[in-house]
Amino acid sequence: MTDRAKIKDIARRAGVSTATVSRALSDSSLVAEATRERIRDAARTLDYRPNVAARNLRMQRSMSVLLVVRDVCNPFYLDIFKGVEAAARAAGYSVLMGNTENDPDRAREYFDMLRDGHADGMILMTGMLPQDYEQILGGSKARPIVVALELIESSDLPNVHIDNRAAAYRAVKHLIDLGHQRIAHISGPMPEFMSSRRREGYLAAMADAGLPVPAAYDLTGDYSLRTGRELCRQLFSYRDRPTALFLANDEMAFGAINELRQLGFTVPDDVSVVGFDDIFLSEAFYPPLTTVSQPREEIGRRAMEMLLALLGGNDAAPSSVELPTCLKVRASTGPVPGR
Amino acid sequence: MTDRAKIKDIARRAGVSTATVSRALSDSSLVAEATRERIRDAARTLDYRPNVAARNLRMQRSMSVLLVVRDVCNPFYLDIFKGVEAAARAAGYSVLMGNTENDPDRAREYFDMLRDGHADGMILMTGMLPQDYEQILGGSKARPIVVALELIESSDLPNVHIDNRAAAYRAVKHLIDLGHQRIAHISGPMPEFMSSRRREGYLAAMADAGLPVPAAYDLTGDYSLRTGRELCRQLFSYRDRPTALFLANDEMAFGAINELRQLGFTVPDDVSVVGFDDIFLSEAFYPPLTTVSQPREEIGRRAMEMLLALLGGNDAAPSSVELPTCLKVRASTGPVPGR
DNA sequence: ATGAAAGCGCTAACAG
DNA sequence: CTGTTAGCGCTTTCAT
Repeated sequence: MTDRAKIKDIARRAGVSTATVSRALSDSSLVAEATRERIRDAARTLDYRPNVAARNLRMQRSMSVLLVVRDVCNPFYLDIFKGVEAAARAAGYSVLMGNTENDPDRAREYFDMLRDGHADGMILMTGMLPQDYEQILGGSKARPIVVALELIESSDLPNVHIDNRAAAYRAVKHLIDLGHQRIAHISGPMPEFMSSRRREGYLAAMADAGLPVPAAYDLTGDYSLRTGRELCRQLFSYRDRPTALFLANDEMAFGAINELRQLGFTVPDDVSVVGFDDIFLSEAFYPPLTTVSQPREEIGRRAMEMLLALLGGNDAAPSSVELPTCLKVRASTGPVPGR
Repeated sequence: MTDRAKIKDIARRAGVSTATVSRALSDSSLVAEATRERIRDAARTLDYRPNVAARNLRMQRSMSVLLVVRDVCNPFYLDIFKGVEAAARAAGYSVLMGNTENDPDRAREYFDMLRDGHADGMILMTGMLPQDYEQILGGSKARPIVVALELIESSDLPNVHIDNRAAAYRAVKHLIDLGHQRIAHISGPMPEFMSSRRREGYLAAMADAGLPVPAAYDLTGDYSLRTGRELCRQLFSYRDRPTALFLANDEMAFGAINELRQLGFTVPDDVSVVGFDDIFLSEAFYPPLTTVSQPREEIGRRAMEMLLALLGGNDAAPSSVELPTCLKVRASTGPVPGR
């Protein structure tokens, strides 16, 4: 860790030039088998490890990628981390964590890191481009950037995502099929892509079933436990209470269920609740949450694989991947009361 | 992102040498104000960003640190990530994610990355040293490594942790104070530091209260929901059922509560349950879980700060920090039934 | 199949 | 205050 043997040392020890060492160590075919063995031995006994800074400078690449999320504390990302990390590792890349906390300035820092050569590519899960990058990235292909989970409307960056609208539709349809007619929705933060799509799915399902959506049933939250609770309380202070709730994520669903319990309602006997994401503990929760499950680890893996393809100059790589979701029907939904 | 202005370009444009540019850009005091301005302008108009690979090579440091955990998918780490990331960012460092999946070989890879110069330091939350590093790191101070959460017995590496034993003692004491006498424990994987300490706390509290711990009450799990469920089921198949459970982490506690519900027991009326960690959702769970809360974000922050001190050659830095925990008494614990 | 030499882009003596 | 110069450790022409 301190004295680091360098390529020169090996060269001397093996009685060859540094060039040959470099070639031998990278399995170049133009090194005699005998020499190669000698060099390997020398490297082993000197416990040689190539200096990555030097290699990076010379090769003009860093072998790291940036994984940028809105909020590292969101448990939703865990499996995605895993998928990304696994795919990256398999290809010899390291993963740098980026956390924007929804701050565009912080997002810009990560784009700058890309320019600095700090990372070779980036997986973006923030749904936004910093102002000054919008034009730069807007129309161009082959930027080493993959967007995951979200979609950035102003760009045609390669992306991997799910059909939020269809999945939400399906979730609401499930409630409708159970006989529910008064179904309320609490969405994510509102001018955002993911929240909008999920809400669209809700509205479409309601419309297709000929069910009304009073303004009071169409609420805007922010994916937090807190708004799940508060908006649920608000919802149940009206005369025309809903019999079912569709929340744009599980965390809000947990908040809502908590609040309902506090208000004296039973889930699902009095009120059915559907979430979205199927995060850790959604199944262990009481009652086990009916929710939309998405292949998070695969989203991570695919995103990283697309990025690797981009970095490898593979143009044949698909520029947009849509992964399937699955409605997990569990115990938080049931038939409409009084039927 | 493609054409990258270099220091030479600025030098030419500002009519100075590259050395002066370098100095000006790093706010060296020995540059005339006028020159500095000229250089700054040039850098701005050329949209210059220093190449980190070159800088790293020259400076022999990478400005990144490695954060190595047992399992990225564990929600427990989330706030720690945040603390580490924030402290690192504040100091201009990036954080590389390392995931060992409890595999010593993978752990070794990360140690190698340190030698490679891939990272300048490392925060280790795996509780183990790869075989071949044990001697190397064993006795030495001032290695750029900080151990968090765990303690590595064979070394005196700087560390930040909590008093697992005392916290567990306190949790079990809480149950005893409620009148419970038949208290069982499900520990984490067993020859491990953290699990052992928590179990010791349990055993000590029981011993101090003169309560017996039949072998059947002293179970070994693995921190997973699944073992929480299974061992709980096993526990309640005995004649002498416990009236309270102390689980070594929240996840197992959730599993146990689930199982109890399935077996027809009510928490806390029939059985009280205490967890450990106070992870995301422990409060939103039903019933809200009584558990030991540890300052996770601070653990991350402190660990990073210690690492920065080490990297800065600050010998005055404390080599061991113990952070306080807090027993959160919530609704999963209550008086012993029939009292 | 191997070696000599150039150079990736930057910083830091050293010399003025 | 500023310029010249010498590398950091590696890979890769270009010769041989």
